[in-house]
Amino acid sequence: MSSIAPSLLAGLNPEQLSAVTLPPQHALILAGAGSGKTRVLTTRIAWLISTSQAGPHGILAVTFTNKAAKEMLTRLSAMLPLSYNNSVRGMWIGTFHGLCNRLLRAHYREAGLPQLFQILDQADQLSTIKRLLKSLNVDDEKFPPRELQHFINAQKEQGLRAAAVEAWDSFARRRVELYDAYERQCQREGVVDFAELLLRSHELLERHESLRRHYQERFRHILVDEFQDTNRLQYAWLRMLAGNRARNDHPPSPLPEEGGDNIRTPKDGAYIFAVGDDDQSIYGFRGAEVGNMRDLEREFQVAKVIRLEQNYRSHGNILDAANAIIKNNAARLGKNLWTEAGSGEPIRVFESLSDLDEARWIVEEIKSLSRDGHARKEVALLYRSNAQSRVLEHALFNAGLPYRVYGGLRFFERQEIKHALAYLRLIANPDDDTAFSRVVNFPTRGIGNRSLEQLADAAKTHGSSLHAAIQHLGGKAQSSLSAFAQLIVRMREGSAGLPLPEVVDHVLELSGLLEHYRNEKEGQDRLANLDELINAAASFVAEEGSREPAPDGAEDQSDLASFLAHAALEAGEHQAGDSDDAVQLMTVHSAKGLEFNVVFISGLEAGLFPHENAVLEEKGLEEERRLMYVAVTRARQRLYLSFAQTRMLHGQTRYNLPSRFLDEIPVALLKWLTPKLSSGFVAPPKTSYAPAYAAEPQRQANAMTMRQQSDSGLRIGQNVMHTKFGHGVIINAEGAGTDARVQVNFKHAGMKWLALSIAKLEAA
DNA sequence: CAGAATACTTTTTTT
DNA sequence: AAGTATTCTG
Repeated sequence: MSSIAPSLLAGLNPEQLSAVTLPPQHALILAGAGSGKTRVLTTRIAWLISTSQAGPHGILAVTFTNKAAKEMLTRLSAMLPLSYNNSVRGMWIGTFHGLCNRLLRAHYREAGLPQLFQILDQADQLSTIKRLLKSLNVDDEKFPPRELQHFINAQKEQGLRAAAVEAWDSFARRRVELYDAYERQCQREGVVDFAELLLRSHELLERHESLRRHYQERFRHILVDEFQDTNRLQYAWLRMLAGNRARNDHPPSPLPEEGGDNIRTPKDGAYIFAVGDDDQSIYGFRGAEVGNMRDLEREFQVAKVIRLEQNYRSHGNILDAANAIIKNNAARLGKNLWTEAGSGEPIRVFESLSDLDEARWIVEEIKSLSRDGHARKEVALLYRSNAQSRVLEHALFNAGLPYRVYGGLRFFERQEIKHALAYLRLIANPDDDTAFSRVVNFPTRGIGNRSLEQLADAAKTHGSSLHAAIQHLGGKAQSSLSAFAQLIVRMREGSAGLPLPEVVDHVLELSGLLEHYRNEKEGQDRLANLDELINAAASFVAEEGSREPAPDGAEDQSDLASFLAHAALEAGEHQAGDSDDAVQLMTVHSAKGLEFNVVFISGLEAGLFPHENAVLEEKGLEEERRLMYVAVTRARQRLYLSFAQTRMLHGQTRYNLPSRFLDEIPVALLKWLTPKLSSGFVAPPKTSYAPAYAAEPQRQANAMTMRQQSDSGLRIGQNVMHTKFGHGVIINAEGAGTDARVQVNFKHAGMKWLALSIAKLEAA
């Protein structure tokens, strides 16, 4: 062991130490929340390098977010002595999508892509699908674009090309045809969606033995963070890179070779070091497979799963609550967090009349925390869905408290930025129809629907891109569209040889975007954002432009192309800088991996958290519970849980009951800031913003009305029977008296709103 | 053809 | 409620 190694290992607990210093073999680390997972991962890499078991060149590390990748790089640079710092560059560290992009850029020819292929984000993909359906005259009632998008992505994540998808009825066959048509259109445009990045690079390695060999020999150690959130395709991708001669004998697709006994030994590939927590798997809805953990253990013959259960983050009460909640999940690998810290403060629970009250109370509480010396940036407001942030923001804004919202509309997703990027994309690749359609008439330049329809027809008959179809037109359409094509040419020529920020500047001016927003009333913010785009380009060139060494055998790619890829892959949390002390607002999903001294989990109401759409499936509830587990374990010292009786959602007031997750926490750990009400009956409409306890008599009175009104004693959560719809469960209710309506989720008939005065509902 | 007015959805989570 | 899509009007 080299001399620097011991200091690296100082302060690790026995389990962490054994994980970090595990001799070369496949490993699965079951790492609970706050158990030092990132530390183990980075230290493992540093240890491998400093003990000369691997060169930086031989390391491949996959993280879940770009932020995590950056964090890992920073920590590694600090851990390794200076002489190694340059070599940090030799490592491949990034997200699956980022790494696949890198691979495809390097070997675009073998992958069958144009050198400057563009990446479609979710929204781009959807508009591409809409455009496709239109051009094929497909009834989008029968094939809703969103569903088709979901279908296509799901197939890709199974490793299935259109030709490999089985279809039994005419509907399914048509859907597969559309999948195929979509794929051909993307290929023609030279664009790839997110799932395609993964599938394409998997196929690249699968089909090109020399490339596969090359990377298999290069990467000796593959480290995977957040392994519980990998999907089947990502798993297959890892397995491909990990390498195994036996694998070559297997037929290529479909990806998951279920139940096979193909055991992976590392003698001709990499060692996999996967770190994950099945209790924190919260992306099942988009294809993440917790089962990958068990599969890894079996297929790679992981000798011993190492468990990291000592938590260094939260006080005991918080941890106990988290453990109690997650215990209700059946499918677990099993793990129990413990801490040496004391039990700390009780968990505070607050009930309010309305979402407005809840927000105001949170603001007051934050103010008092501030007075007690808590930094605002150490306070996080978590919520289940983005729509909930508005009320909170409003209250914070009115109180003059600085805050920062994560997620929501990201920088690169703003309309003006997307417009600007579309022009840049057209410079790189004029056949990108998505970009073309977006800005062909923005700012308006007299190209109307008529012309565009003609153009789309021409493109269809010639099987070409929209841009290429211009020459086949005649008359007015041709002249105005040619002028647009000329504009693109002028942009490209004008920006040749310029540094990236100047290219952006040039394009903004020439496109007329600046002009347009200067004349628009509310255009100031947009102009500022466009200005910020130039800055983003500048800092991108400064930071990333030269940092990434050309991958093996790669051609140089232009700054423009990498900037565009960056924009698509890293939707752009626009960092407001750590310096400003702002309250942090985010969804529970985006809070994963973060920690705060004080955490508020708001909107803990049935239907909201757990979300009503998720409760329909059994697996859904378990995922919601894991989400709750993640939320709770974000807190170091103090945790607040709050819920409101009424909440404005999608333009209508809803009456919600407290979340079941509240009941799953032992009462001894809780401290109610408001009197605990015996909830159960549907709350009536409220107009007052008085504190909850003041409303208690009214609440009871109304509960009575409700009870009298339907003397069968209907309440939320109640199983009911309807003469026509059969069995169901009441999941929501509103109104009172003759207006009272309940929302019932019927086993077979689905979700229905029923007026109690009309519908014949019986308790079942 | 452009911009305004109106109608109509959409509402979970996101690399 | 807020955003998107469609229709209307000049």
